[in-house]
Amino acid sequence: MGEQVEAGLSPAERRRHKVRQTIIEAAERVFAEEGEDGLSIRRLADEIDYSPGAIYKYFSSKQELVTELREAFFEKILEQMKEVPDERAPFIEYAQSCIETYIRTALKRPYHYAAAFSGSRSPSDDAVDPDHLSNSRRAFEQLHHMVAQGVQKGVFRADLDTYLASKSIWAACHGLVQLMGHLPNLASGFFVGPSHDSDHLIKTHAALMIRGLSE
Amino acid sequence: MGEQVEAGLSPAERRRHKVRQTIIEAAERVFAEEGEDGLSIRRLADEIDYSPGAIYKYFSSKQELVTELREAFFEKILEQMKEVPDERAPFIEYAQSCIETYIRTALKRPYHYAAAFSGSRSPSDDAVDPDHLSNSRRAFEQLHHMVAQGVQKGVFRADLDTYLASKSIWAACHGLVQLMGHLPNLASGFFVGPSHDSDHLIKTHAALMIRGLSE
DNA sequence: AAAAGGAAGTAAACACTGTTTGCTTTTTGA
DNA sequence: TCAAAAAGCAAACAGTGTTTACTTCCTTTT
Repeated sequence: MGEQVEAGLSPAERRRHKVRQTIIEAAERVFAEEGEDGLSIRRLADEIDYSPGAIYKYFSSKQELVTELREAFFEKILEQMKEVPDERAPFIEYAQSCIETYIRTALKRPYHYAAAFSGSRSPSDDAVDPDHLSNSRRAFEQLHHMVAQGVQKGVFRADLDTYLASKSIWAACHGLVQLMGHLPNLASGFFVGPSHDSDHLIKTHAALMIRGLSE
Repeated sequence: MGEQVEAGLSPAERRRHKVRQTIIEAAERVFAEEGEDGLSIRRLADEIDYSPGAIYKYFSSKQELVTELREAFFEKILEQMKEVPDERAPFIEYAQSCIETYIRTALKRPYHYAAAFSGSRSPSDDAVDPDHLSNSRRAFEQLHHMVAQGVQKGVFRADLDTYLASKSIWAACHGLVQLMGHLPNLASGFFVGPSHDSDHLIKTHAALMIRGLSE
């Protein structure tokens, strides 16, 4: 899914789209393993048997390419989060899996996730076109929806500023992903004290936040 | 404080130390404003009227230089956190200001803070010499101390795994710093929805976590 | 004091990076 | 078929961190 765009296009457009896709796929492969540092235009060009300059016929900059990878990934996070809604399950469980899903999915591609919050993000990135929110923002909205629902159901405190609280939750998730992400740096050995398995850490982290929001 | 090292050193050593300090100060100036990207060896050399190569007589790599800036900064965070302990005040207030101090101090130098959790951090950075914990780790220990105290005083839940909980708290602080840091990217416009002033956000964030830990 | 040794500093090069330019080839549409 | 446009390439530009070979200066030893 995702590519039913190919209908009614001229052969030229289809070819162009195909090459673009080839670039993205190669970039994805390298980026997922080695991040932005490992992904150089020359290496990418080499991998797809093109010249470095050719890539600039498809992407105006390396940044644009990375942005595309990142946004595609956040779309996946968003999808995963939307598959959660067990409306019949107790709300707490729903909230728990909502948060856990965000963290777990983000952790599957640490470099993609990191790209959303580092590097040069032009401030006007979303501002120019408020209707077309970036997927990373949509993911936040999804989180906010969960919080608002909790308040409405009387599970969370009624006096909560739902947006403010969502920012806290988001920040907390964000922090955990960053610290747990098995990037070369923070990696395994970063946390001090006895090591805990990821699963346990994620679960208690989510539970702690939910408890913080609850009545 | 900090530089009473200069006693009993040969003139040569004193001169060397002085140049090293000059480099660090210039680096600090640039790095605080423009981060790792803005800090280039050539620019740094230019600023102190040395040749680029000369810097490598004092630092084996740019990474080492940045690490030194970062560690110096975490020492400051640590100091700030140690000035907090109003043991007579209610524990909740102590905990609140402990967390707030960490976040506020970190936010004063977003680039320094970010340097601790990005870039190439060799895994063996601390592992080789467990006695000499890096300042960033000491800051974590300080946080853990606070949590353990809370449990001991019966304010926090008795069944808490204090290390596990500290990791959560740390991650949550970390995330907020990252998202609030006025780096060019995430900056002002990153958060969605109505904008909240930093102070409010920090306060509620800390309160939410404390509430999550409490009985 | 003079010679030997080592550290400090430099200019130039190396091996990279993202990006732009000018040119050639290929493909397209009239 | 032929002109225009798009695709691709080699080479260059401007920048990066880092290393090398060399000089210059200071320090230590004789």
